[in-house]
Amino acid sequence: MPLRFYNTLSNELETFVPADDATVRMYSCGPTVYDFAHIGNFRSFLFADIVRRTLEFFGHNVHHVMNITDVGHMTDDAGADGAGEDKMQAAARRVKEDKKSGRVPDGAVADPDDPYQIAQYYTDCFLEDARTLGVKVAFEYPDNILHATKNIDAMQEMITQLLERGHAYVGPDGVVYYSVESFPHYGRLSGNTLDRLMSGAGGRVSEENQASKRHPADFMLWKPDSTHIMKWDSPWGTGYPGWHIECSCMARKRLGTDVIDIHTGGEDLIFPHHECEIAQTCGATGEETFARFWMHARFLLVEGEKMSKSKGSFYTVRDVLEGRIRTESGQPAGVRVHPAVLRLELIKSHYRGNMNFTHKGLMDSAGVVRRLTEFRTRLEHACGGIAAEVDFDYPILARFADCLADDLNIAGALGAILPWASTNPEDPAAALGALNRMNEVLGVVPLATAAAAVEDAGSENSEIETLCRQLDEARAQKDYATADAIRGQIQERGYDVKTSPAGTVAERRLA
RNA sequence: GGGGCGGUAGCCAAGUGGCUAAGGCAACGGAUUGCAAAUCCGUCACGCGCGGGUUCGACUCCCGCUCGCCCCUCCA
Repeated sequence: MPLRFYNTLSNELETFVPADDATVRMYSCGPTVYDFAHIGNFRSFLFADIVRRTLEFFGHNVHHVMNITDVGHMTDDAGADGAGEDKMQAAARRVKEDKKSGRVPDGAVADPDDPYQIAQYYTDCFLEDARTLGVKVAFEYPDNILHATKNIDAMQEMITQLLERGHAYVGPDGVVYYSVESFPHYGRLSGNTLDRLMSGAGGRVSEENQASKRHPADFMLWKPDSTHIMKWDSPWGTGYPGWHIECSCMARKRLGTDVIDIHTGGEDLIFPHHECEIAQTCGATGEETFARFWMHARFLLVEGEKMSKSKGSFYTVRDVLEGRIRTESGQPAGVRVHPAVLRLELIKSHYRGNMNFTHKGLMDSAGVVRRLTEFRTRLEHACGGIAAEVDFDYPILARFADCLADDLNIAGALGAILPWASTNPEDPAAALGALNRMNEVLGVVPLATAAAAVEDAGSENSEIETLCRQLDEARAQKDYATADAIRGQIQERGYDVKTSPAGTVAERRLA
């Protein structure tokens, strides 16, 4: 079945065929580790995860690599030229504050003034969040998730190559710049070609910082700065690398080729980051192409608006999972959210459309996760838990595959699965096999046995269990006022109360 | 100003140049229930941002407009 993906490079849907049949080589821009990753970041990371899992679903072997940006870099807009405060210094301040408030546990970062400790702390948090949400590559750390600070040598090597090939120069300020005019394809990915950048009314280029550059769009490869908080020796002086160079280097180094198959990231990275990556890699390799397919996820809105710290809608993964979000009316939701629910919420709409993260949507996703989980439980009981092998002749699996192959149509795929999940398939073993295969992509039916995931509440929490028995007792006595009161108590603690033939069962709400 | 992406029912969200425009949630009616929940049955877009055009026929193709989002400065 041909796979079709939208390629930002051509602005068209294209049939995807890997350059090398044996392995798809894929690189995803990962997080900066100066702070907790937020759900918008994870929309992008989960999108990459879906690309990878889809490829695997169709039988490809995928080598997926992601970076961790732990080099400081600068915070303000002159930053392309390396001015402003270092992000690690800003992070150090924040960590000190967060330690006071308890957001960062005491002892988690022994010395906040050590940028490596800050970076490692946030890296660990990122990995934990990513694993919780089922981002596969996170389980391949450190093999396939690379730290920029551990690859400075490779960056210097590439900068040397660029200098030798005439794509870079050392400016009068000692900074090594990439010469965009030396690369004729600059602008191909984003449409921001040099003439357009110049003529754009909003394309203001500040005067002074540009003085050392040959062209205003030239960007920094190495900045000598012995005062920088993170610095390394180099032929161009002690300093630090530019932002874009790490991805060019690490993709090439770890994936082992000059031309990779797929490169993913958030839409904001199209320009300048990915444009510059292309210029660097192609400049160094002499190839016309860096990544054959560029795929980008659109931004995430929260309750219809841009995420904003002042509006309190700047949610981290842990904020959502631990119930620290607000409902549409601004009330604290207060209910813990199952990771599968957040995962589904962040993957369920098409990656090329804006996604609106809402509390209502989260509740909706919780219902879907619960239904799919219960469906699997039913199938397991019906077939003794032994799934049968099924192929694309299985109708639902065929529809699911068609949707995925059509530029990752997850919503369409769910549209096929959900009505099916209300049925009682004639061959439960085959159905279970199909569901398991689909879940290899979706990853939203909790991995623990379905029964445990849904019913853990009643068995694990003895207090809740006691209340359930009291409720049964009250009902047996026909003391309905008491029964209703007890039910209210259980519900208030975040459980759904159900009446079953075996008595009252409480299930923890998934969101 | 330039480069892109998107606008389908109360909400989320598929889809097609021509049968009755998927699916989910919510809502409503019914079964069930002490009442609920869960479950089951049923109802729920004569219309797909607006205006033109192409066509025998467009929500689907083209043009204009409008709204939203991203980028042109660090940003998933």
